[in-house]
Amino acid sequence: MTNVTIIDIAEALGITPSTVSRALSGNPYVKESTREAVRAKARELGYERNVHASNLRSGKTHTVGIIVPRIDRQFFSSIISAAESILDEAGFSVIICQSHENEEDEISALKTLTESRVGGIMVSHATGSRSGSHILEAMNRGIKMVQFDRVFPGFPGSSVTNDDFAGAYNATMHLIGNGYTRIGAFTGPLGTNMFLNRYEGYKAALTEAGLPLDEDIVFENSIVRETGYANAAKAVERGCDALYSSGDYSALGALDFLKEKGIRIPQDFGIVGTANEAFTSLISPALSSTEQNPVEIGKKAALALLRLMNNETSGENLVVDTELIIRESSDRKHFAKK
Amino acid sequence: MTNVTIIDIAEALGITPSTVSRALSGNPYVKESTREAVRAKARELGYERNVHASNLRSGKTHTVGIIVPRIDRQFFSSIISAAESILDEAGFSVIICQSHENEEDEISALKTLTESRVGGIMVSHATGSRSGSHILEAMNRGIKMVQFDRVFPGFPGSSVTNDDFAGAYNATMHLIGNGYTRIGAFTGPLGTNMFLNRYEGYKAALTEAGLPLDEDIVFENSIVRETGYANAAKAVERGCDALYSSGDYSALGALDFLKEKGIRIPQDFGIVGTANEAFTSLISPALSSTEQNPVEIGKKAALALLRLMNNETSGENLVVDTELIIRESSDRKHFAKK
DNA sequence: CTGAACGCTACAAAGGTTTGCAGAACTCGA
DNA sequence: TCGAGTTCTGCAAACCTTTGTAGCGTTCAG
Repeated sequence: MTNVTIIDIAEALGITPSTVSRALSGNPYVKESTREAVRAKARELGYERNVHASNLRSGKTHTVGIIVPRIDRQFFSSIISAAESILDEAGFSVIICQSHENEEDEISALKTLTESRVGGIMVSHATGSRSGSHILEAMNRGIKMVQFDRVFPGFPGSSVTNDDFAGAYNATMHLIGNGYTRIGAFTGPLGTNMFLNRYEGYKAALTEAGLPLDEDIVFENSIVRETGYANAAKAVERGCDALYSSGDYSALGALDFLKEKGIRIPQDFGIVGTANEAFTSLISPALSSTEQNPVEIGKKAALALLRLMNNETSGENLVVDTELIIRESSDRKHFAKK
Repeated sequence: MTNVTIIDIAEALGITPSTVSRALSGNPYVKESTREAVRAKARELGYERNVHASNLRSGKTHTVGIIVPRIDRQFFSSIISAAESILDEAGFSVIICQSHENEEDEISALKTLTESRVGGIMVSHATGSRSGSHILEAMNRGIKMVQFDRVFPGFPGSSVTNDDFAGAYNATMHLIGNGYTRIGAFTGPLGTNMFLNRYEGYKAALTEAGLPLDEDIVFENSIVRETGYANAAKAVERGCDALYSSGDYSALGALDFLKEKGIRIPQDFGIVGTANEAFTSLISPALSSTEQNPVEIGKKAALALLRLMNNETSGENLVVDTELIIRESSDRKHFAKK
């Protein structure tokens, strides 16, 4: 381990540690020749700033934290990757914690980060975290926070979310525009804001197009492949000719069922998923989906956090647009001729 | 911000900070009643240990770093996720850095981490990092390091890798066992150890089965979908009836070509990929592949790092087994009847 | 030539915790 | 009751950097 300190540099140069500190930190009140000498000596001795001493004295830290349910989901890892690049650029290290979708781990992650005296935190809360009181409490203690994707509305600090309503609205409208008339919906738990907003978008599109809303063909908690398969069967039985799905995996399950039954896609049945998972473009028929732009979310959230830490804002609510990616599974106009 | 210190607790209780420190850190030389009183007061006052002061004084840190090329690749994010869980359990926070596959970023990541005085580092080096001299230099300065997946052989410290040779050997043998006789290979750049080992495994299987090695049907740098497509055309032209691919994306490209030409899979042509990407089980025909067990790698690497930091070892080289996942694309025995 | 202004550096304190050492309080056997 | 041994706590230094203040030497206007 290196143990070179600014004191060593100071002694070697016959000056004091304070001058060395100022020289290295870019303080303008230091002669250029001195600064150069200090830099040279620091390099020669292999000096490495002790961030802990620095943080202790200055009370500031060059670290921020990110809390996500799981790192190994493509959506979150893309967000983290984008955010990390920006934060790194701004001189911040990033500590990453997983809540594993449960509140207990989220609370302990929060504790870890506040103990580390991070300058700010980006958080997308666990589904197991119902009230978010621990997050609110941390905010009230003055910790700079940006919520992203999964957000407790009305909290202080900043937030970055998708326009889930518009995403679902556009997807549904796209199905309507392709001539489907009885469009069912797969949703996630409607207690979660995000899923509720998507459901509202779906309803709004139906209403606007003058189509009836039939609760019989709305399937809550259809977010995995298996439930998608099972509910697709019910949807077909109940006369649907299309499905809007709040997730890609349940849409995939629906495709499994439809292909098995020999129902032609998109001629006889249309389907649009949500999230634009990597596999959607690789399967056959390729699945239409709503791109969530995680990279954009990550960037915006990181920049929002930087603004928050610089006191350039006291809180802002940002929205990232979704983008409808039309593929074979719903593009009747193009693929019907096949 | 809370600013409660152990001094505040000490004053409130009429004892000294040293006792408070000992009480909180679990030092056995402190009366149980005192410890309880300290804990209660700490909770009451909302005390939070200042890790920077602690690290500064003790010279130890409860942080480790992980450097990967990119966080947003499923393989790496799975490794990180698994490692993070174990390290968190052991009381370590994890700082994550991306090298973006270039040496410069890797060096600066290394600097960030050593400046933060992390207790140890897990690293999978960038392709742009040819010699790894910066890594070696850090190791020689006494920093505990575990290399994983992409490893510079012969370095001190520990390493965790896949048995790439065996993975490729098994995959090729599986093709041979299914009656394919002219098996081509897609490889990555052979300057990278991992790809070289896979190529060696492929060759060993051919040799053992008494099949000739024909360099005409070995395609280096076939790792993306496009090159897979192009080289599959050449492979077919040169009489191949099967392909072993060092990656799934190039195998996917090959499937694109084969399907387009109406070549039946697996009856007329067999193919096995590598990495077992999520899409492999979702496409049609489902792609056989070699599972790399990233979760296992992450766990092993984390545990190896903990051992290294506890001086329970001075370095060990661990190997994680791969697992051949047989799917439609190569399972002629089962699917030929279709 | 004097005094003010300026550029630069030294001094010293502070930030919160840990830890070796010394010493106080207590226990217990003789 | 005394003394030896234990158990617990206090004292003070140390970890390394940052930063407010003071002071030095120089420059320059008047």
